[in-house]
Amino acid sequence: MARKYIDNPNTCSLVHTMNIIGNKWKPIILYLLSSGSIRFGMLNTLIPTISKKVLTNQLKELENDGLLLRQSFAEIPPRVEYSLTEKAVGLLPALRMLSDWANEAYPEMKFEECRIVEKEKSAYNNILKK
Amino acid sequence: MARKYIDNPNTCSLVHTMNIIGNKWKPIILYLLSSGSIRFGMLNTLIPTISKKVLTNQLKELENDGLLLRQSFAEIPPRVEYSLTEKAVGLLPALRMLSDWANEAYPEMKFEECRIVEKEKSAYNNILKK
DNA sequence: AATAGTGGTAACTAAAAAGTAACTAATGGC
DNA sequence: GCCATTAGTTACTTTTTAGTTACCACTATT
Repeated sequence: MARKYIDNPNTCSLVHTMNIIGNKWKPIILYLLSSGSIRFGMLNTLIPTISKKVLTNQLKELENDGLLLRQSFAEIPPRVEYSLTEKAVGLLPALRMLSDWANEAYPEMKFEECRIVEKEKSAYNNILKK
Repeated sequence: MARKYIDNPNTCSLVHTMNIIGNKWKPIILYLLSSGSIRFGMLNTLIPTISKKVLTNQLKELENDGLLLRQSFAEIPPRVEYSLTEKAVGLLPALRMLSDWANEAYPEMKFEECRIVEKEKSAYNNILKK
């Protein structure tokens, strides 16, 4: 007999959600994509501390879980754009609540270490303008 | 200069939230405790697949992050009860949204594998009755 | 005198995740 | 002919996380 988690009616689906997005990078990726599609290389620039290998991996997993759409253009050099699916868009309000919670619960942090260098900043602004 | 994450105003606090609760066990622990305080051994029974060491560890981290209150009673055999802090209670609505999202986004799953053996079930019911 | 019950800890091993550096294919431009 | 560009992949190492087993302290019960 399968012994998994207690069947508190919501625990199990919560576990599932955490399996899908509960790690270091995925919420960031989803949040960045919430303002439109972004290319692979640009994601790599926007998240300067992630390695290509891990980024590739996270994107693949998100795609497999139905949260990302991967569009590959037959160009040289190659172009691949990632965007959110409807499923992922439905997740954004919950992610927003989680970040609001952190702001409220840890006001002393102010998350001031989250500055970025100008290179990434202007790259990101270009994304938004597009 | 610190290179961290893009300063999309919410990305950073979201990262912080995920650092605190974004793993396999913590959301389960928080959800179980949402109906009242529970003893260490009972948590271990309610989450049959966690090891004592990992449970201890998760509880400590949650306590350090201000989400759990640990009450140790001077009895023999020892009794230690864990309960949610206000901070943690403020997180519950967001967790609820995450689990609702999974139910909607993956209706085909129905999370039917989440049955538990009778032993844990009755233990959990006793908790709820208390 | 031995055992059960509770909430752990310590030492060790195994597995998973992440990081690093070099490499690739195809084409356009110099 | 050579370099740059993009979106990866491969092989390898390091770090992090999780799991296992044995053990402890203290008392009541058998």
